[in-house]
Amino acid sequence: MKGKATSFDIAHLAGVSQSTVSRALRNSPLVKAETIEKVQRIARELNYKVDKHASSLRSQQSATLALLLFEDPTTDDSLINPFFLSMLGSITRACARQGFDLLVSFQQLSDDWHADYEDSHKADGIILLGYGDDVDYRPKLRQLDQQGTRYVRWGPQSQGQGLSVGCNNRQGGQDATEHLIRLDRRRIAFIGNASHHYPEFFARYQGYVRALMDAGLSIEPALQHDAITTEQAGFDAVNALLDKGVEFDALFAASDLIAVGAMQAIQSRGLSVPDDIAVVGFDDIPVARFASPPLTTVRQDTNLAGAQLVDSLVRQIRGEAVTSVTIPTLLIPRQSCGER
Amino acid sequence: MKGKATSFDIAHLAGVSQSTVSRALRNSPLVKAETIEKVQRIARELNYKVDKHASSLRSQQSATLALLLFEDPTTDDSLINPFFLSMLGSITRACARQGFDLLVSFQQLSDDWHADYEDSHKADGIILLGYGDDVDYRPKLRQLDQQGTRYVRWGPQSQGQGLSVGCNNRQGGQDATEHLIRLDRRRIAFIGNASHHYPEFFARYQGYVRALMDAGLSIEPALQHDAITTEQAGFDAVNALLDKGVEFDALFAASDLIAVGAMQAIQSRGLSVPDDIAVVGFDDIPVARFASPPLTTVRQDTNLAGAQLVDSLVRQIRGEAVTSVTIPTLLIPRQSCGER
DNA sequence: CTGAAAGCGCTTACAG
DNA sequence: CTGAAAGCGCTTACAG
Repeated sequence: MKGKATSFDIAHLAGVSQSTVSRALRNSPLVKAETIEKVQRIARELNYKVDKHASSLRSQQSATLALLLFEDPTTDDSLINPFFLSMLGSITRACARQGFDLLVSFQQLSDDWHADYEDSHKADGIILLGYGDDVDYRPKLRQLDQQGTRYVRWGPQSQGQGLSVGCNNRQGGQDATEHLIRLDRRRIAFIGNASHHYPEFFARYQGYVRALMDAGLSIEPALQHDAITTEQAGFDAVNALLDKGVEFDALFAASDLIAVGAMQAIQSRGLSVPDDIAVVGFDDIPVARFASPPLTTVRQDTNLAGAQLVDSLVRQIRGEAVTSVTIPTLLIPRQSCGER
Repeated sequence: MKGKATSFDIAHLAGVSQSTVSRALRNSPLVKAETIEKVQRIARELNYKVDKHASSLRSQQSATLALLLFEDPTTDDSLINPFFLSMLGSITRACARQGFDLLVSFQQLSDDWHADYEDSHKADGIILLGYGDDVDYRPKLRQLDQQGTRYVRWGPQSQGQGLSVGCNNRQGGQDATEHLIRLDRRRIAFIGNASHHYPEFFARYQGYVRALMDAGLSIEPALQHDAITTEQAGFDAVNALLDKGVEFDALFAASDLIAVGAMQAIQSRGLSVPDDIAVVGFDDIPVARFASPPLTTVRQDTNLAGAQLVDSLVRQIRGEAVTSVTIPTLLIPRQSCGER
């Protein structure tokens, strides 16, 4: 046998037609059980695999999803947000379970997206996952909508923005803040952008505000400081607050990456976490557990999230009715709040 | 225009044949410049994209690489080694530069690999990246060899094991250990497996031994403790050494993940890094810089590594002669050795 | 339950 | 420089 075997080779060896081979390989109920068995045995012996391009071309579906990971501003190449990478892991597993292959691409939010996966039939749909200014993000989504591209987006639900899967950021923020209040912290800083440019962070901020108000505490604008989701931004934000002489005994960081940088800044000034300043993060990235001290945080269930993203997209591709999904968060207490 | 446009639609609109459209879209020098321009303009207007399956089926190449990430033993889902994830980032970028798509799959080393990317023409070749017992790994490689699959592997060169790209583990281990010796540490532990089951770790261990011998220090078996590449393993290993009463003033961990866990264990016993025990890791994962204290480590250049993996594989696919590559490492001094 | 035939949308000799 | 034609390897009506 020279070159790869084709379904004709199998047909010849099995003494049936090529059509029957094609059916038998996909376990068609139309084919007699023993024929299926014979065909599949021969296919195995020949190490035959259905040609993906031929079958996709004919059936007009690729059984492939594309994952578009983006991040803005450009962080150091190696500093891709670990949260997204956890998601990547769960997404690949979910795809495998559903029999889809996964095409992965990193792009900048600021770039012209090369998202022609569907137009070129490379993928049946796209999963969007990343971090960046929502104002830059929306036009990209609009473009995908216009092209009729099927996609699902990780993020908060919002009207007119297609299908999304996201966690309950507001509730997570509220839980984190209530936890700090319960531990008798009263001057709680929020480190993270809190505007419509970053809807997820903004929702976490709103949860923070809600918790403070419920506890009868005042909202001090001086206690909020912008930060994108990098260690450096957390580090810089805390230093800026301390330099300004802002006093606080706790800090809720909009992401673990920010929290890790924030703890470094606190400790570099000779202050203690949690004695002087208690810290809560958001995400529960792998590092959180091994930070020093281990970081109390709000877990987003990446396994559930990845499975949900894939499931929603696959169902959309199949033409089923799908709606956006919000998944719950879970507070994980560790030592950075002085409790256990 | 209903459905996706085809090259025939463009041909019709441009008043040329479909063959000419096909050539013009790929900037064939056979086609007159103005024809190319006209065809490409119309294609743009129609948002036309070449159908991947049709072109791949016809030309018998998919312009896609597959990345098979594996890890053994199964760690917690979210704890995929950050080093590999950094590599993933650089590999996707390298693929994009070379005009290849990337199919990603996570699998267990212990599983039957579903690595039929090439047989089914999904990919032109495979990049193997992961961590696990080499004794389990080798049969998988042999199988790929038998099938004539084109692949490149991240790891140390070794005869009869196909194409590989890896870093100079031995030199890296030697550099790390010499750094500790230079800082007057004399009782240096090695945390990590040191056998042919883990060739990369073993090479780092050999560098460690070389440095000790060059400095006239003795090699004490009690100072080596096995650990796979997880924080937990590092944590456990250090506790085991301390429990046994082994005395050491420095520690070279075979990976950053091990080092981070080791530092946690040291600190949890009330000891100081670096005052009591200086620590060096290996990899320079993103966390290293934000560990407490920041971790001195041996950097593997993931950008270079990813580019090299892709380049080697693509050249192999093109039928060019390729040989295995070893890339250099770089010692990154931070505070975990008490220097800066 | 099976087979003969059409056709998915390209690329690429071949002929001019 | 361009066009007509074949064919990549499947899936799927259609006919029996």
